[in-house]
Amino acid sequence: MPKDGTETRLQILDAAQELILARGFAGTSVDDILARTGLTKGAFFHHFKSKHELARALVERHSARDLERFEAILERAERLHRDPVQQLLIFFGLYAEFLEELADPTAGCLFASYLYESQLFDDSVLEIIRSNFAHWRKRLGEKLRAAAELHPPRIPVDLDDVADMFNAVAEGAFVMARTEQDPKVVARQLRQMRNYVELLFGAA
Amino acid sequence: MPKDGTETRLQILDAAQELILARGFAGTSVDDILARTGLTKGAFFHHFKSKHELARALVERHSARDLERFEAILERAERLHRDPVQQLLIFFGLYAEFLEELADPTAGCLFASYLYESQLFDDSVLEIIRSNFAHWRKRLGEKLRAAAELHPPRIPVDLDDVADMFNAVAEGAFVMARTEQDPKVVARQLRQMRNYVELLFGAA
DNA sequence: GGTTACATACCAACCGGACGGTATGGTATG
DNA sequence: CATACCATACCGTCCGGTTGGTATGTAACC
Repeated sequence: MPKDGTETRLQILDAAQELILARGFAGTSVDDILARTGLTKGAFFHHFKSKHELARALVERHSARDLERFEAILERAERLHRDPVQQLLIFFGLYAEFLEELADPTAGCLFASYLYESQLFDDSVLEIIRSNFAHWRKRLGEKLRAAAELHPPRIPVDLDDVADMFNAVAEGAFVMARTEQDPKVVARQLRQMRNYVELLFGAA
Repeated sequence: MPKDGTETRLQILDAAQELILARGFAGTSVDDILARTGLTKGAFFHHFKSKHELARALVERHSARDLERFEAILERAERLHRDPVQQLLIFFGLYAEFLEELADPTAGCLFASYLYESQLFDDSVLEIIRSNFAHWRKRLGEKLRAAAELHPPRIPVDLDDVADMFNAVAEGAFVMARTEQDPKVVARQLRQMRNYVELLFGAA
């Protein structure tokens, strides 16, 4: 039993995230997290100097993972086809696959959870979420503009809005998935998003 | 000055909804609501026998209003055109208009707020939300099937999923609108949804 | 031996809720 | 039409439990 605390810290983060996605941040007490991990107050406040610092650590981790996954999947899609439209369609498909595998009944986005309690968090936390959405908008926007040059859209659209729509659909699908037990709702909705882009650039 | 309590009850409901949309249900204390209304504990627990009964009253009101608005807008769209596809497009447009006028910076959906704290509520509350989504799916699904008969979709799709997509986009757009101050994000995203249906049935 | 990683014990503030009290207006009875 | 009675609307205080957070102790590793 080495005195490496990283494992304990990870336990706290994982338990906290699961609980927060089910009850919200304010609805999750430090004691709740401790009860689930079997740890004590001392352990918690050793790793996080306050409950709000835990919140920041969680959203930072979530954002880092999300951006890493985004880039990985987008690069994979870029390797699989040369045409930017096809790259987008493949990207949506791969992302839907990922979310389908996940299949977590408590699935949900930590960002959305925070945003519906946004008044509880300071701006630095919300800024992380903001820049995450901005990253998606920027990268997908670039790809959409490349697509539009080769295949003019059948309808005049704001491509940044189309880029934003991916996250909008995903976030909304997460919300709806919570009413049923079925987490596949998310993948099905992303497939609709795929259809939209396919129709928009007239690939069909 | 009659001793009619309905006004007080309304004050509590309005203040509670506003606070809950900003801080979540668990993050909003009864005292918070009271401070905003200038009322006292006695008044609150006279009108609601518990904090959870307030939650139920709020979601019931929200659902009733939503369904009423849905039917009103859909009927208006049906009167404005004979073709079911055009009716859908007009419906989306009218709904986007409504949300644009609203333009509330604290805008958000109470359903989503609850669903991200779903473990705090009993099933009867969640059932209200579930049946609300089901209503949309059913009514828009009917309309989409009528549209598909006259104008076969360019791509094979599950029309119930397309119906669900409206709420998914709206819910997701609400989430994203919270990161910026701009509440027009919702209307812009609904316009994308409109485009999808337009392209799907090949009206363009 | 000093730093790291926790456990234990404890606290002040806040939480939802209970409860007794009061003011007001409608109603039934004479 | 005056009085007695009661239900409704609301006030303000109190309570037990829970909250996030702290102070202190201790055992293990470097």
